[in-house]
Amino acid sequence: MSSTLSARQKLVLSLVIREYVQSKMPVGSQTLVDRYGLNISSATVRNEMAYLEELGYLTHPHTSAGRTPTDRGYRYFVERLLQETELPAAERRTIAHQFQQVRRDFDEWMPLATSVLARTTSGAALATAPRPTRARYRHLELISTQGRLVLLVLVLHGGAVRQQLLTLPEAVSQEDLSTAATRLNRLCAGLTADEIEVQSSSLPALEADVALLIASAMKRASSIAADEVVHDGLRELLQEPEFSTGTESRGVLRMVEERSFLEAVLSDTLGPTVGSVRVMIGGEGRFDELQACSLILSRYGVADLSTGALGVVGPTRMGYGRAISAVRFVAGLLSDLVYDVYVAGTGSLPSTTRRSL
Amino acid sequence: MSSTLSARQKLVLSLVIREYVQSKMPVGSQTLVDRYGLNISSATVRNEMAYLEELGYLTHPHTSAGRTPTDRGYRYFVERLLQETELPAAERRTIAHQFQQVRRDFDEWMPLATSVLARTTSGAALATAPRPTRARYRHLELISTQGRLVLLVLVLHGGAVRQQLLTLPEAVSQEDLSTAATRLNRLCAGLTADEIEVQSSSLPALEADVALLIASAMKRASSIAADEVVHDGLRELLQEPEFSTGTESRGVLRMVEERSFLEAVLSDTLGPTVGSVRVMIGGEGRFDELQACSLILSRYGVADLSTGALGVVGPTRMGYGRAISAVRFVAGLLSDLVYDVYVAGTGSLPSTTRRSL
DNA sequence: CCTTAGCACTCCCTCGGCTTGAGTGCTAAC
DNA sequence: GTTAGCACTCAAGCCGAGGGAGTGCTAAGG
Repeated sequence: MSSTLSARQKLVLSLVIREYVQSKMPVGSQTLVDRYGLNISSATVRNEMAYLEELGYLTHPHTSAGRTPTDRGYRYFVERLLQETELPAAERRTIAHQFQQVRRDFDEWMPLATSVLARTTSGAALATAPRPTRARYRHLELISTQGRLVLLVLVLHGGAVRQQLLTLPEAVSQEDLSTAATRLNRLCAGLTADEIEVQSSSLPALEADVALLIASAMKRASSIAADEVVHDGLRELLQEPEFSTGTESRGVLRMVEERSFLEAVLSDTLGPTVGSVRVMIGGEGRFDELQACSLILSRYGVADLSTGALGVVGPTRMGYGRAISAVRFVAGLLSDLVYDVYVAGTGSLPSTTRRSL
Repeated sequence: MSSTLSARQKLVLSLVIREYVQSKMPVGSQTLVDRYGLNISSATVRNEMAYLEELGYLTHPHTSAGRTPTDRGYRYFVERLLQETELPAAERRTIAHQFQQVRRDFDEWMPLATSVLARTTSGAALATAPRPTRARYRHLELISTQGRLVLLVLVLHGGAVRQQLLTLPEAVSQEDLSTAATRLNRLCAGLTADEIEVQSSSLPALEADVALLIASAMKRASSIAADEVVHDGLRELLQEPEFSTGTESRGVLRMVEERSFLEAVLSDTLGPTVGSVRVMIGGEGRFDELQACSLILSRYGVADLSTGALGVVGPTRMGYGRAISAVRFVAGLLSDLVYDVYVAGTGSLPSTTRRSL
């Protein structure tokens, strides 16, 4: 079967999707003609629909019902029929402004990103904090808490912070701790976990112990499991009729609550590349629990240095154009923020390398 | 009306609740007699039920249906009929052991707590990270990122860390930054936000700026809004039939996603006291969106130093006894952990002040 | 006075049958 | 290739009857 569609077939597919997305109901041939003022008869539309159904782009729940798009239909639509758009300029400005406001507050980046995505797409949004591809040591602080208990605060390149407790075999004064920290800071600056492990063998007892602890903390820092996952807009998403039964909501909730599952989904659809937006429709056969929903995902950050992922979760029946634009735009803004922290001082950057606006 | 119930009335109320909790269906007089081998006739039970209904402890959906407890009935049950229990010893041991395992990893405390609560109660669990009642300065680190951009890492008493970016009017070397940090560390150790603000006026430009920034960051640190909220078990909870319609799930999701709402709920039911478990049933008339669910909440931590909140969310028809025990036990374990970090060195503590096991 | 057997009554739930109407697929004419 | 016309299909909504769980009441018995 030649899978190239005529212009009219493409039009019909597009319109079915558009209509279905906003009406949530199977769309019939007559409604399509009426609602969009087509110059062809409903019978013709029916013929085209039948053909599209043969190709697997449409289906209908029962004989006397209208058509609904299949996952395959959505995929065709997203890949070939969707003209790339951007969010309206006014909206972009507002959003960019909001990001500008929280530029200095790490803690606000993720909540803002998810909140913006949830609001502009009326779906759920989730984001993982940026994490270093290969964590590099920046700074260590050892703080005596009391007795033999020491608080270890480790700062990585890019601003990630890890804290851990450490019980020493015997009490050590804050002074000695500071000295040890200073020495490690000099020695380990810029190193990776593996390199620090190597170094550790040539260090005195206390420092060696700390170094090993640091190395293991750094290894964990590069795994998503250690990272916060932020989400917003679940309320709205789970209100949608397709998630009413509970079974359908399981997949979404699992992504939000079970980090390993989210990690699996992300690594499945999203390479390490920053910038391109990926679309997963109806679980793509690989994730049964996500059958009812589509994901619009993107990596953000600075490649090879620090990246995170973010995206929108909606019902398969969702406004793909807008969602894709929104995800791309927000990912760009976040990338700029990460870039600022990682690479450049403010203002000293040639504007071409920046993505936003 | 004398609201003191006879022993038999109390028994009937208890049994209705017990039966309803596990069958999810209105319970009739006959079933009650059969299932629990009562030595009285169903007619007598009916009379008692009618009386309990008059007092507002029971209701029935329609004339020919069995009885269901009202919120008021649950409240009476929880306050007067529920004999205080503990989780089985074996279970307590397992849980305590798990907490022992993650003692040193701050990042694991909350996920473990919510996961344990969700699993032992088959409801949803949520927890807020411990935050200082009145944040006290512990340590500051200023790290030059590049150009005029500086990463500020602030460690508070109890191990909380705040990070922030800072754009200086002009570039400053790492050395000068370190000197400034050292000076501030000496000057501000143990101070509160307000005290630091006072100090700042007598400092040179750079340090004064940083001090003010620190003070504002510390103020934010004491508000829940800045803190992470962890949850687990939403999957299971939203599977329950009473949350199928979507409207009922809104309240729960709002608590999870909207910090201000959670804060409102917590401050409504939970004083600053650590240790006592509070129960909110069906929103208690103050939170319409929580009508379908009950919360078992507790503060944990060390009073006046650092506390957080945690709890279980279930349908009003939930196993209160077990949930209350679980929340109390987990709160105790978390309190111990916080106590370790805040107050005591490991092992140096008289065992009577410890709560766990 | 409390308890209980007996009984009429209520009302939800389920099921089959009926109707309605949206929408299809096919055919034949343009 | 397009379209009008038409028979056909099938979910959804609307009855009405039957079943059954469970109640409230009454009157008898301790």
